[in-house]
Amino acid sequence: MDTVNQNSTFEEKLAGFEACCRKHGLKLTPQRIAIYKTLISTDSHPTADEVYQMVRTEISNISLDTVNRTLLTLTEIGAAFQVEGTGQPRRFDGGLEDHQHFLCIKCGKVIDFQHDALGDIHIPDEVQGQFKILRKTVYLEGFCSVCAEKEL
Amino acid sequence: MDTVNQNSTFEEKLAGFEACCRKHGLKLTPQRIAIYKTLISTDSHPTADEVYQMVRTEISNISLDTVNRTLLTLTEIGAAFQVEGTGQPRRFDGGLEDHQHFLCIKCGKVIDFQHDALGDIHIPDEVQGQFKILRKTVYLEGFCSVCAEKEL
DNA sequence: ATACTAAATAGGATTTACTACTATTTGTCA
DNA sequence: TGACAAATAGTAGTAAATCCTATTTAGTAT
Repeated sequence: MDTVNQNSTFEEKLAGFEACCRKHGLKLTPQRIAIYKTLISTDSHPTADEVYQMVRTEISNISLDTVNRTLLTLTEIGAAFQVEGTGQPRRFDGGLEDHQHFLCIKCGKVIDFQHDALGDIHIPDEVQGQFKILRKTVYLEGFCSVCAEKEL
Repeated sequence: MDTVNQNSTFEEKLAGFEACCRKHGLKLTPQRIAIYKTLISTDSHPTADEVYQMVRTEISNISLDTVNRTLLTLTEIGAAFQVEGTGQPRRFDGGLEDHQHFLCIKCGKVIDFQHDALGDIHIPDEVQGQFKILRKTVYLEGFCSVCAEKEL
């Protein structure tokens, strides 16, 4: 996993983010920085619109499209990620044989894979007690073989 | 895990589905059955619109809204589920400390939880080779404490 | 069989999330 | 400091999901 930085202060994160942008040849615009700051300042899981509302207090005329675009860029460079279970048209599954899902973040394709060992994951008691769990799975995200080639 | 039925024939699944509907006091409408049949007849992960197109060959004047509604009812009774990584507005996460997500399928709230043991999940080589994995996590779905009470 | 009632549906309108487009602005680097 | 590619604002457009209402229908009682 290659998230920008964990267990670091706000300033360290910011510095890490700026380095990450430069590494990917991305410009350090005030909008980009404001959006990143907003995102790491909350422990909720905001939608693009929610981020938009928050950032507007700082940059009043920022556009929603910029927020959307920027959030996607952040996920692409690993400075943020999308919460699984959200995004794009809903896809359904007949829930047949036990399997896990891999989502290609480029083309959106969902690929099943199966591995018995993943089937029985132990969920800690404090979590068990807190929620009524209907489904547990291991979930992978990345590039499928087709999209991985295009990335090079 | 309480999916309707795994490792069973088409007819068994259908019978199980009908029983499941009755159990939940749901009527067995032709639309509902057709949608369920369609869903378990494919190993892709269709969107509501894709299911709609397929079911239309059987019930030509079915409405998209019905398909949507029905697919959601199916997930509520455990006869199907939504593929994680899809659905509703995208939510973002600053990706700070390592954590897992629990999604309440009722209110849509995403709750973080943390358990070290879940951190390092072994992904089999045949999967590793097939994709470029950027993120792996254990993902839970169900009812949060608030919604679980309302369900009773 | 027949009639009744709550549940479900069709069809269309509306809302919401996201993306596309274009003119303008702004970081970055020579 | 000037040039240029990248990024942005603003707005228009598209796609997905939901809402609304009149009508139909499955399940049950008679």
